[in-house]
Amino acid sequence: MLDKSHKHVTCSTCGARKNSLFANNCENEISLVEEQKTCAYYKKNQPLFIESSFPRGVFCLNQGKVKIFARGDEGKEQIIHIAKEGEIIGFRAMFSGEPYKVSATTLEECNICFIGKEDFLNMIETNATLRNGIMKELSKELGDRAVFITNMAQKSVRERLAFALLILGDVYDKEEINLTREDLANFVGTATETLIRLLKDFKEEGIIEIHTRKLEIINKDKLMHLAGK
Amino acid sequence: MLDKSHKHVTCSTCGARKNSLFANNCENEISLVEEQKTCAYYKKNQPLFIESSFPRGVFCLNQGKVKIFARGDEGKEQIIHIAKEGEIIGFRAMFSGEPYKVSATTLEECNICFIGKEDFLNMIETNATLRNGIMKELSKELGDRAVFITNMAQKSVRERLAFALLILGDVYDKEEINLTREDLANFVGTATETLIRLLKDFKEEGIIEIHTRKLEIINKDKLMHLAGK
DNA sequence: AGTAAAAAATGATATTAATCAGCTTTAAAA
DNA sequence: TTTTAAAGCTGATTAATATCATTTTTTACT
Repeated sequence: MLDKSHKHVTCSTCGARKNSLFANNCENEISLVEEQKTCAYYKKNQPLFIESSFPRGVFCLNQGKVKIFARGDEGKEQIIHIAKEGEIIGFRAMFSGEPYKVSATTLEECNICFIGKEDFLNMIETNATLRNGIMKELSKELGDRAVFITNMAQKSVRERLAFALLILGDVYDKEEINLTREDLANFVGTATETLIRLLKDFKEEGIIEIHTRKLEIINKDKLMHLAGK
Repeated sequence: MLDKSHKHVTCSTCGARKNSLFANNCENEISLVEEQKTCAYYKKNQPLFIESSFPRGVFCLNQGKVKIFARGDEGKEQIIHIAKEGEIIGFRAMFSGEPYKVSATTLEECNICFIGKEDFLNMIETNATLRNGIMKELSKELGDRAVFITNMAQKSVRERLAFALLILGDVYDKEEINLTREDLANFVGTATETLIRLLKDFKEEGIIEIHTRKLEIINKDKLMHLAGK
């Protein structure tokens, strides 16, 4: 269990920073962030921000996983992305001038730092390395989403599940994939019942192992083949 | 019919510029663009760039429409966006360091200017207004795509068609929507036959009029209601 | 204008995946 | 540790949409 004392996470020793957009910033930039940010412990299922509200800053995920999702007209969640340690969350709406188009909620206990809008935008304006990193990230995500849309439009649920499991395999890295069936269905874009049936198929085909709610990928090659890559 | 003489389009008098990211640039910036760009006439169905190749610069659409699309595993197109006069095309891959994830092809005769990578990146580096415009645009599109994904995952084909027609209504503005049934199907993410049947339904319900291949929106309110907004 | 090719349209059928209802297991709380 | 709620699972049925085969219409070309 994580430390719940809201204690300050130190950027200069932050393990998550190596995967972060802040990775290549020089020491005096980091000490600036250090001064400006606040840190907080989040419980499981706690929102960072919700769709259609206006952003007040960005979140830097030090520990844990966060789901980024939009809601359809009937309120059903569509998970767009699952963020892991080191990721900066919510910077899109910082530039667009629009309210959030997605919501962010913790999937487990998290330690998350917060940098106010003003401070963040100043950093972007003055630090070209950070800015280029952000622009690169925006661009990469935009490309990923073109692929996501195409998958949604053209692949079967079975293929999309394979694709989703590959992505989640990376996100959860050495850990087992740990999502509710509903969240997984909302990532794949299908009904929970359909998802459950397909997981069973994958298990019988020796592709995954199911440890109650946690999933382990056994045969990645077969998944890649199924996903069509 | 457009002028096919490849003649230079003058930025300072370019009508498309008012909708453009270059709209708010001061005159000496514009004269810089003027020097650095080249202009060309494109026939219908001519590619600007294709998926998985590396970008050499950005395209500025002076006249005409261009479809931006990805290909699924079986080669089927998924149209992500339809660009109109004034839009800058292909700047995403300029920052991501990746090859194009989408292709761009003219839908009709076009006049298109081209700015080399080097020149464009220099402008971004030195001109904060332009840069902020680009960042805003990247961010907006990223938000739009979250909605697109959610629509794909949760809406019926009928609802998605309504949504698509609303978007196309804006793109084609006062003109009638002018796409092949196949392109429209590839935008909505459905089979061509299904699309044709739905268009017929919409026509019978008095929502659109069909003038052979061109479509006219008669009842926008009904479309908005159908699209669920 | 006449012909060929491409696009649009229609009908029949097959398939996928959603929905609905009920049941079981797991996790959380009293 | 018992109870309750949430999550996971199963089966039956329905609905939506894709696919396939064919015909008609439109467009482009000689």
